[in-house]
Amino acid sequence: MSATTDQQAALRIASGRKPFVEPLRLGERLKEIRLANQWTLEDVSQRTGLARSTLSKIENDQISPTFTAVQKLINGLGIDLPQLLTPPRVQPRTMGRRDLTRQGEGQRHPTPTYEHELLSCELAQKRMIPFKTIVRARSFDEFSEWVRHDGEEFLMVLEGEVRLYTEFYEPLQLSRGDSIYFDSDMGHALVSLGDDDAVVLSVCTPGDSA
Amino acid sequence: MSATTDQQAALRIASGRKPFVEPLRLGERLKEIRLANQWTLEDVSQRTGLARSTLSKIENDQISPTFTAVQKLINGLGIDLPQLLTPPRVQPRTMGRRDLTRQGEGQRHPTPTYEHELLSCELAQKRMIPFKTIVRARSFDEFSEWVRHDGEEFLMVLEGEVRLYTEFYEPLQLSRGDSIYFDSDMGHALVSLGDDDAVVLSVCTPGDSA
DNA sequence: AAACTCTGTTTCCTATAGTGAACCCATTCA
DNA sequence: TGAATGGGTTCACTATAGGAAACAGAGTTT
Repeated sequence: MSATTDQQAALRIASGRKPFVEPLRLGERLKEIRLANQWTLEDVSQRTGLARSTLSKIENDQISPTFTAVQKLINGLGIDLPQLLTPPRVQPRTMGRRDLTRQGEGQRHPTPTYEHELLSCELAQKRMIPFKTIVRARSFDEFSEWVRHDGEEFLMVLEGEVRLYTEFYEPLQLSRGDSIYFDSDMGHALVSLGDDDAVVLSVCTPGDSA
Repeated sequence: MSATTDQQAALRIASGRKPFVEPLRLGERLKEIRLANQWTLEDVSQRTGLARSTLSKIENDQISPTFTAVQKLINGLGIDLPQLLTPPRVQPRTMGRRDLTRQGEGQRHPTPTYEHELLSCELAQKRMIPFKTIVRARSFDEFSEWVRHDGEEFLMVLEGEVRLYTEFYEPLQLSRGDSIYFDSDMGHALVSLGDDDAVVLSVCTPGDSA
C-alpha cells in the first residue's frame, strides 16, 4: 500500500468521525480569557490589532469573526486555537499520580547486549517510558539486527563512554553527560567503549498505534 | 515573573511548537480532505450548506472564511477543527531525525530558583522535552507558587540531593540515581539539600492542547 | 457638582465574505 | 461531430464583518 493511499485512508477515517460540535460560545470564551488576564478591550485591541468595537461585538456574539480575525486573536493573546475553543476545561486533570524508583530498584530485563532497568513501572498509562540501561555490547557485530521501535527516544550517558550506531548517520561517540534525541524507528544500537560497562538513561515514547 | 510562568515559557520554546500560527493553509487543507474523500464541491456544498462558489474561493485562499462558515465545514464534514488546521502527519515515519547535545551545550534559561539547560532544542515537533536543571533553591519559601504545567514529567537526580515538594504528597527526599514520574499539573517544586547545587534531568511531555 | 478619565456599547460607513447564475473546460454520449 | 453532462471558476449582487468615532455609564479629581 502506497504512502499516499495510506494517508488518504487516514483522512477518510478521520473525517468519518462525528464530533458533535455545539454552540462553541467563542465570544463568551474570549471574554473569560480577557477578564482572567485583567485586560480591557483596549488592551486586547492593542495586542491583536482588532478594533475595540469589533472585540466588543465578538464577545457579545453580535458578529461571527472572520478567520483572519481569529488568527489575530490567537497571535495577539498568545494562546492556542484549541484553548480559545475549549470550554473552560472543567476538570483540570490533576490526577496527581506519582511513581518513585530508588537507585537500582527498577525492574530488570537482561539481554545479551543490554541490561535494561525499567523505572517507574508501577504507573500504567504513561506517555513516556524511562529506563536505565547497562550497555554490555562491545561491538556492533553483537547485534543481529537494528534495534527499532515506533516513537521517539531521548538518551543521556550517565557513566562510561558509548558509540551510537544509527541507520542513517555515521556512528557517534558519546561521553558522560552527552545526550541525544532521535526517531527510534530509525535503526539504532549502542556499544560500550571503555573497560567497564557504560550506563545510559533512556526515555521513549510509547508506540503510536494511532 | 513567577517560576510557573518561567517554566511554561521555557517549555513552549523547547517543544518547538510554533508559538504563533503562520500561513495556516486552510484552503489547501480543505481541498486535501475533499479530494481524499472523493467529494466534489457540490457534495461538500450539500453537506455544509455553503455555496459551491464560496467553497472554491476558500480552497483558493481568495477569501478568509467567517467563523460560522468554519463551523459549517467542521459539522458538515464531520471533522475536528484541529484536524482542519493540522496537516496530517505527512511523514510516513522513519524520518530519522536526530539531535545531539554535548555535555553543557544545551540552551540555558536561568531563573531565580532553577537554571534550566534545554537539551535537543534543535529539533522541533517532538513528543518529549528533555532538560537538565541546576537546582538553586534551598527552601520552599523561595517559590512564589507551585510549578505546574500540563502533561507528565520524569525526573532523575544526577548530582546532589534534593527534596521534592508536591501538592498532594509529603515531601520526598531524592538522592543521586533516584527517579520519579508524576503528573506535572500537580504542583511541584524542588530544593537542593546539600551545600552544592543539585543537578537533575527532567523529561516532560508537551502540553496537551487537545 | 462639573470636568476628566476610563470603561464597554452603539452608530454609521466601507471593505469583504457569501450566494446564485453565468461561464469555461473537460468527458461522455448520441 | 455536435449535444449533454458534470466538474471548477468567475461575475454581480447582497449580507455582513471590521473600523473610526460618537455615545453612555461609573468612578476620580478639582
